[in-house]
Amino acid sequence: MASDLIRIYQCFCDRTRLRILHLLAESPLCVCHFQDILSEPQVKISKHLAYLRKRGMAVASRDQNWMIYSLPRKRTRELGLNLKCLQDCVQSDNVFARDLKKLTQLRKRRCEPMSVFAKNKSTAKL
Amino acid sequence: MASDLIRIYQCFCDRTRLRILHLLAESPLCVCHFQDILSEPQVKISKHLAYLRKRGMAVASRDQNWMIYSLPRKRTRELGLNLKCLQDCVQSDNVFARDLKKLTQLRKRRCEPMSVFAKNKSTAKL
DNA sequence: TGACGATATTCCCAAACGAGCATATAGATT
DNA sequence: AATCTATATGCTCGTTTGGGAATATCGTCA
Repeated sequence: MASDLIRIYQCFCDRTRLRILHLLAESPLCVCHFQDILSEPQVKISKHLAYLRKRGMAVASRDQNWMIYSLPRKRTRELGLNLKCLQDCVQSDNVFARDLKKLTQLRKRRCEPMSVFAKNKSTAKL
Repeated sequence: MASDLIRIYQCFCDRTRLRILHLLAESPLCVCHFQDILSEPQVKISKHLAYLRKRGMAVASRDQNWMIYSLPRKRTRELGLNLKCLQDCVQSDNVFARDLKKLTQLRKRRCEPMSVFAKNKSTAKL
């Protein structure tokens, strides 16, 4: 349906959310990871995550004190296509490249919560 | 740049604009064509076209009393990819399919201004 | 020049958005 | 129970958005 598509683009049309989604396409992450990688205040991250959750673009689960966010397991065709397109578009962009690099560093530093990085947890294929 | 991408998604995130862009990917069109196909009031169409123009997602040229809108000749990589993605996403959707059908009918009826439909004018390949 | 047709713009309104501050919640730890 | 840590929510503010009514613009044609 058209409204699904609109909802996708609404989620995509803010810089912070786009960075969040780009990272989620790589791995589930918790709020503190986003704060760290994006260098944005907790409220901002948390609100945008709520926005995404509300529109079915992200799901949350708790691990002790942490909230782990990931992309929904089942994705509509449109969402899949657009996430793929986002990956393509983003290839040449500094901001997104830096985010990814930071994510890798987080992984290496084995920063808590590590559970998030457990092998192929959910976001394997796009 | 990231902001280009954001701008694209901002243009994509409204139903009316999405329908307009979808049609523009098929052919340059004038305001009255959009009014006819989308069955939306002139102000609404005109405003959304202004929105798109302002953000470089559409260009306008005059043909007598008519304003002909088309996608920009030179498109960034991101815009190209996203327009392509839109085409893919839209395949199964009734609204967009109906719009296309209406466009075809307009062409057949040779409704004015026909200049718009002159062979391969600008939007040949996506 | 004056009327007309196609489109754009101005003004107005209600709703949504994005941001930040302060505060609330909820699980973990002592 | 008190505290700590991670996250969410309410409130407020300025801005943007989407829509409609009325009016302005601009090229055409009589």
